[in-house]
Amino acid sequence: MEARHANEPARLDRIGTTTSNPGVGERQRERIIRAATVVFSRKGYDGARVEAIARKAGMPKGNVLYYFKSKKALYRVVIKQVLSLWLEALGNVAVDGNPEEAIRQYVNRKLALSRNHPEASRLFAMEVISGAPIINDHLSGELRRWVKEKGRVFKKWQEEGLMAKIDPAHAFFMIWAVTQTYADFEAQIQAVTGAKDYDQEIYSDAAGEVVDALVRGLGLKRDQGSSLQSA
Amino acid sequence: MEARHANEPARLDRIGTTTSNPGVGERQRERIIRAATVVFSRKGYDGARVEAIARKAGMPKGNVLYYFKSKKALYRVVIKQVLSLWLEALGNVAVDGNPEEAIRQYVNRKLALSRNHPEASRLFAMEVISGAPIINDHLSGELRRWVKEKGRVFKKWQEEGLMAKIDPAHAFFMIWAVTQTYADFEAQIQAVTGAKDYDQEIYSDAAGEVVDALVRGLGLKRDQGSSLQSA
DNA sequence: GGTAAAGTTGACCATTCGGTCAATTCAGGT
DNA sequence: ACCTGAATTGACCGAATGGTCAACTTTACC
Repeated sequence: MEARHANEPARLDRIGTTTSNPGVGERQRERIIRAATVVFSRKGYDGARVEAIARKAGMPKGNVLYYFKSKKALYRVVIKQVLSLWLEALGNVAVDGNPEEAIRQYVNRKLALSRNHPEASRLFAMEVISGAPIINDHLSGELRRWVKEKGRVFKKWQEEGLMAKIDPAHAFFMIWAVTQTYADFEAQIQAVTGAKDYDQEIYSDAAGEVVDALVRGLGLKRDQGSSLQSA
Repeated sequence: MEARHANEPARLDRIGTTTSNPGVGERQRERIIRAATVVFSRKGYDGARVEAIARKAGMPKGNVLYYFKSKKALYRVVIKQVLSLWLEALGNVAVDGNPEEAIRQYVNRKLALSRNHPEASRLFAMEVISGAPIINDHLSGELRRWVKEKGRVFKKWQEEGLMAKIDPAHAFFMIWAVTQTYADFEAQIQAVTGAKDYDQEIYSDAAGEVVDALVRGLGLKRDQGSSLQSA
């Protein structure tokens, strides 16, 4: 009855005890995190109830508090995971190669993220709308640096006439806004379109016309000059 | 001590008693609504505390419950007001005249709304992210009809080659996403840009470059044909 | 200035919440 | 079979929450 409440995800000690054991409580931990992501994303931090999370995870409340020493600690773990997902998919906006294809890929990746992890997107949105009390440091640190760096690429493209002259930061805001809207405002889009199968209908439309519109809006053109070496 | 808890805003009985009295408790009502909008927009319905609303409105909790019979009733009034603001500014996308100017105006109006009522925008976003439990009917009723109607205008423009072939509904989703992002994700944009004066710096950039990018993205062109009569 | 309704206030109540805990069960190692 | 620590569970606690209420003050009208 010790060594609990590590607050950090993986506990990779005791890797292979007898069988190919994925970690007894590790699975529980992940179930809790998954359930918590959903509940937090719908209710926000204050509105979420520990018992609601426990119920969704299929265990009594006490068990949740056994794996995470407090609601706040659980929230931090959950949101940190969501944030890393965000920054991960943010990943690489290919510096070389043609701008249009680079952005097209990036937008599609962001769109896929909204499609595959809508709760994560909504949780992130909730945090930011609430004033980003937890992740503010990440935003004004890591994310800000990332935008500055990738912004330089945009600037270069703009000087070469391959992209419309738009503040790079705002270009990202546009891309993020449009791609995330399909997760965050799902309820609205569902209501307005009356789509029977949201995932199918909506995202295929978005991946087609909307990506085109974004690319067009950012004035991206194929780099017809130095695109000689390809795979 | 009667006739209270009407739950509906204006009480225009007793119009002019002695002086040009704007209604004794009417002002209190509005102060509460204003305070509630802020608190709800940051915390969501479940996360908001009646006492927090009362404090922000500068009165004891009991007084808030005197004007609104319950937290839920207050929430309904607040969100109904926000919704009417939304639909109002949605107003008119001018059918005739040139498409570019029409959309440019609409986008600017939406942008101004985000600028002047960021809390309202955030509250709306919170509701939708939470699954729109209260306003779902409005979305799939009034709003859906509005989109359908205005969508026909887009279709016409598209047939005349004045607008890119994009599902009209998605065109609106794009516009809404981009314009509202400046209110909803203020914390993120503030953190990333490090703007000293958010209102000044950010919105003037948005009103310039971003509106252009949207118009470009939607492939809007001036109606050079039938633009003969102007003011 | 008297009065009756409107408005204000803090004390109070029942419920719910986050968190603790002791008791119990489960799993692996010997 | 036995032991030890991990995991599970429901009962429980203090604090906070939405809501009520009775007492009090203010306002408008005669």
